[in-house]
Amino acid sequence: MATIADVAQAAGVSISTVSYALSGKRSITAQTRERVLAAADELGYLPHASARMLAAHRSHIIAVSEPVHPDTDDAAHMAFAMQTTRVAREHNYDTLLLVHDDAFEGMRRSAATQLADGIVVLDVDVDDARVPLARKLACPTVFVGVPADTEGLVCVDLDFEAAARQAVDRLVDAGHTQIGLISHRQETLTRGSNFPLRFLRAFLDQCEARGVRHAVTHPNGHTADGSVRRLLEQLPGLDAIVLNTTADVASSLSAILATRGLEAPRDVSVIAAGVSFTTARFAVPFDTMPLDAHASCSAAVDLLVQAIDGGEHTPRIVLLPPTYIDRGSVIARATPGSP
Amino acid sequence: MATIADVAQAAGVSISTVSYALSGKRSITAQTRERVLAAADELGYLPHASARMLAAHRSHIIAVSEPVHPDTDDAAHMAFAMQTTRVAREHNYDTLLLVHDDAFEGMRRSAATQLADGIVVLDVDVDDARVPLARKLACPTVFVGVPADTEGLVCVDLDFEAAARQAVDRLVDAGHTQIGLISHRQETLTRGSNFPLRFLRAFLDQCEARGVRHAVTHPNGHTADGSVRRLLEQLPGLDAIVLNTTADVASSLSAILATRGLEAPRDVSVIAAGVSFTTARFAVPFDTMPLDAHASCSAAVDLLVQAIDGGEHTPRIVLLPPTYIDRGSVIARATPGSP
DNA sequence: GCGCATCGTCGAAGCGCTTCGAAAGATCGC
DNA sequence: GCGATCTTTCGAAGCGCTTCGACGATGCGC
Repeated sequence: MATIADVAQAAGVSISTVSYALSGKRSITAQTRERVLAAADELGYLPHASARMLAAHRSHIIAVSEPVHPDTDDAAHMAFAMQTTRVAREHNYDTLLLVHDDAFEGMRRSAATQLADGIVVLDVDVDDARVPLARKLACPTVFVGVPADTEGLVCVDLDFEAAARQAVDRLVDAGHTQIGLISHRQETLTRGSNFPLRFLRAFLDQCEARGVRHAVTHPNGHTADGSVRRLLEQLPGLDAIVLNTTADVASSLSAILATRGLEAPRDVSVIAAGVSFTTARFAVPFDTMPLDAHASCSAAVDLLVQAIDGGEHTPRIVLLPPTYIDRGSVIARATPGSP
Repeated sequence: MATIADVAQAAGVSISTVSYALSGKRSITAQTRERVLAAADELGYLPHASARMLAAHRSHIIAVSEPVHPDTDDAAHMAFAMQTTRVAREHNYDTLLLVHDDAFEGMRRSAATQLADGIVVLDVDVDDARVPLARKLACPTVFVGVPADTEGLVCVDLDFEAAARQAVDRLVDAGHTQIGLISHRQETLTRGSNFPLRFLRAFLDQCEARGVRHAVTHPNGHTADGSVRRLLEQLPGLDAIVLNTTADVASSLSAILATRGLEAPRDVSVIAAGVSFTTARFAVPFDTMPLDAHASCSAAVDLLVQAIDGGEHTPRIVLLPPTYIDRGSVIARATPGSP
């Protein structure tokens, strides 16, 4: 509990000299700085957080707004909150966690009391109540996810459209002719989670553009059971599946296919795209274009810190290009008509 | 950005009167209080967080130390961090999230700078580095989990020993004679996560005490495959399984049993005890004594807030009694010798 | 040798709030 | 009616830090 005054006394200099020696905001002779640093070290001095905040008009705290919806995938969201925290620390910021109802109210509170210097908004809905809130807060805010109306916002996200297009292209180029998409559960789309919709639309568009037969299904429960059945009804010659769904549905796919005598990738090629789990430990590890929490949060925090420190905070949408991880679950098919 | 001075001026009173009117720490005439409240409301006044912290010597922030081990179950840990945050809000505290390496270093930092009023330590190892750290920090700290050396600590946890005893009793009372325990993976125990070990010991003791045949196994991968095989080698007449393991292993159990012509509960009764996932959506929903994040975190935050506000912080271990949720996965067996 | 810029350090003013002591006003007993 | 006692409100002193302006000391050119 040493104060700056203790350090000043121990080093035989004034309080302001200690402050400048530690912050480096004015030049100090090497000799004096040494004395100050030694004294600070000796006393185990660390500046009192709130005193520093009050004087410097900066808290070095970032609020993380993370509502938890009933159909939320806890593990995925943990990853985002954690990565945000981790990256924030690299910029010397701490993170305040705002969950459930407080994800909204806490934004207002931490901005109005100036507890937070900036806000990272996670788990963004198409029509998110935090969008208008952020607009009037006068506190730098970055959205991880893209809502419907992005007017005046800074948003970061995986380029889901590109991922969908890339998945379709990859399969068509490998000679597949009937592609099924297992999307998220209907509730998730109804609630308005933004990316499943963006992915779905781009998938449909690209299938049209490439002139390939396709079908889309939404799982009912926590396995791919019904989804596979419905896809096969619509596409009896199904030879490829794109997964943009939850971990439990995806992990059940191989077993479900097996019950119908199908095997991936022998009979059906599979790509998981825009998903936040790893397929590495699945019975059949699927090719993946991951929704990488670290990449998204890292970009978000970078933008936010820049806005706080630099004042550079012009509205923009940053879409991160997908990365394709090849695990061998897509194989070439003979095109009908070729030998 | 209204300050207390603005409110004072608007209400035509002094700054200190506003402070007392809002905090209620001295009596104020109803009439003046009304005027002050009206003015505060009108101006949308919220006290500046760091100014309040500095003057009141209290941050109203609780640090949550959550290291993330490689074998950590993300969803489970998310639940603990979230529940801590949620309960803390009910006490009007915000939470600072400290993850990875910063779970340790951040404790020191947030205590030394007085950023946090108290600390909740999650994911506690038997031999946790944060134990000696907490001892010398002079900042109220509550552990959710019980390390080996609890000298001077306040700890909260599910009573795993009681859960293990209760599981064994329930099975023995229902006439089971050969009980297998599927524990956590060996790495988890080696790393020193504390509760699997406590559960395991109590299980063994209670089986001895009740004179029932038993065996223990640790899964290798993410299914119950090898575990079931090993249990059946040791106990060919296996008629009950206790699960104190991870979600993926537990959820695979029914399918694995099926490959051996076994069905729960017809052939094998099953109890999941001290687990943080729900078995409600399993193919066969198992009886459960849950490790309830809300219960643990709620108790922990209560103790912490009491320590911060009241000064009451005597070392103690609080073990929460397990709750038995009956889902019909334990059925009575005819005792050998009875008709 | 004198004025002028430069460098390193210091003092003091705040940041916005809480809280203590005291002043002013109201109430009461005798 | 006057001192004693409460009650309600105010003023001012911090909390520990950052930062601005200023001051003495040094170095430079002429």
